[in-house]
Amino acid sequence: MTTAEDTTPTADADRDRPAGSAEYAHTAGWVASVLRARIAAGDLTPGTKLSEQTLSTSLGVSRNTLREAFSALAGESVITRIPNRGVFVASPGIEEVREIYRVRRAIEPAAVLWGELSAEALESMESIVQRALTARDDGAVADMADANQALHSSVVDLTGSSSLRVLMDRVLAEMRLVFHAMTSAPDFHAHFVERNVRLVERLRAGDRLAAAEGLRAYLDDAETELVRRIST
Amino acid sequence: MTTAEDTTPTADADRDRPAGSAEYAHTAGWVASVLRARIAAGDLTPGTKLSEQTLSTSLGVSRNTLREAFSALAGESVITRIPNRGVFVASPGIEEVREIYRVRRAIEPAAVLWGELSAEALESMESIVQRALTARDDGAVADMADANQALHSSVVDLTGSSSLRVLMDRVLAEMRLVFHAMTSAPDFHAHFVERNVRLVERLRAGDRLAAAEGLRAYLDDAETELVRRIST
DNA sequence: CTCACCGGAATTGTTGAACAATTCCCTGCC
DNA sequence: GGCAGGGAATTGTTCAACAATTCCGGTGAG
Repeated sequence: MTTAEDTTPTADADRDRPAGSAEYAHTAGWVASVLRARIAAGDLTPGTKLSEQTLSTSLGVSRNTLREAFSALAGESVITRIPNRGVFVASPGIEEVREIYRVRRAIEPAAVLWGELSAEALESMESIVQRALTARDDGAVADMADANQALHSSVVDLTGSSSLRVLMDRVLAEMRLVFHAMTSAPDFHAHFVERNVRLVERLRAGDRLAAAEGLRAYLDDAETELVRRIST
Repeated sequence: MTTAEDTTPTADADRDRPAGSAEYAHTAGWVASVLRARIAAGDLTPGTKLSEQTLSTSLGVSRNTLREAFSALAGESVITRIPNRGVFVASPGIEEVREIYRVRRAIEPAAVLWGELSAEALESMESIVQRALTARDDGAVADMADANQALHSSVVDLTGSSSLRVLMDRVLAEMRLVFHAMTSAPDFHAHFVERNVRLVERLRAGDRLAAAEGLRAYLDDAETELVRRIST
């Protein structure tokens, strides 16, 4: 089992804690954001154990404060808590992937079909698609993945709902965990850039029902593709 | 400002804490569930301050453990945390109500349109509608409200997604807070029982698009009605 | 050699006390 | 009545301790 201290053998205590003492409030929130970022960046890979002792000294906070941060992160299902065993970076399996796509197949087409489709939103989406296209042609895999996720985020934003945005962010974070858990996630997104283009085209044309149905088919295919890659 | 201790002047320490010492694990989780239940039951009304000192002694847990529970509840937006001021039972206003209906207008029609509509699910929904009807005729307002909420929960369940179920439960809990904040929530649900009947009828008939659109109109009306009641 | 068992060491779960920083609230002054 | 000042209460955070549990290495039996 991997442990967090493996990646940082030397303790980097107090790494840029918010200001000397003025930004006093909410250390726990700061800790949670740091851990969230490290996990999202792949610095902490799925399954890694987060030892209370090690992390608290490494971050320069007390064990109690760290536990408070853990409580918040557990609610976001970013980490998994096993009683008396400790907390681990969540490592999503096939069932989690299916759940991810259940959520996406519900809220993304709903946003496409019923969201408020302003001109700015449409232009923003078109520029994002363009970014994905150039990234693909340049072979910039990470940029392409980012652009793809950004597109689907802005799709959900069509609903205007912050809660759905939060849920989508959580889901995309979990997706990133899935990719981190795979030994290599090469060109998963490449197959889907074209379909994103078509999605935006249909939206531009005002054919929202076709856009929604196409998006559902897109998500179906992405799910089976991802499940296939995990299973093998 | 109301405070929690007003409702329980005499400290009821250790009120049915899970077993003598065997169910040791997860005191914080237990505390969170207790608070969640008390808030949902209207025992703790919106705006009530939750004092750390009072609550920790009243529940027989340490202040640190209580804070851990607070972290979890804040993530569910059941409580509001104001730095250096304390935590309060969330008191949703108009903007929160609008957000609630943004979420519902997205995920409920999506479930109706694209969810897996099994025979059992349909029968369950029909029995729930029946329950709401008899409750309305008996003047059992609380039962009717419960049945209505149960119906919409089972609508979301058509997606098969636990995350969406959790989100819906959170939203309905917030709705209950809205009602608790109103001096009296008399027959808000009565207007909508008929429309629930029609919703299920359309589902039974297999006309999912009409069901989805009807549900969206339903939610629009419910939102404006609720906003109107709050504003006055 | 494998495996079950056992005891110490490490880790988690939880508590209580302490202290700085902030906010609350009451009092006295104009 | 309004306003400044100054304890008192409350929050934010840390530290040290302890029970309960799990982990880990060795030991002995088969």
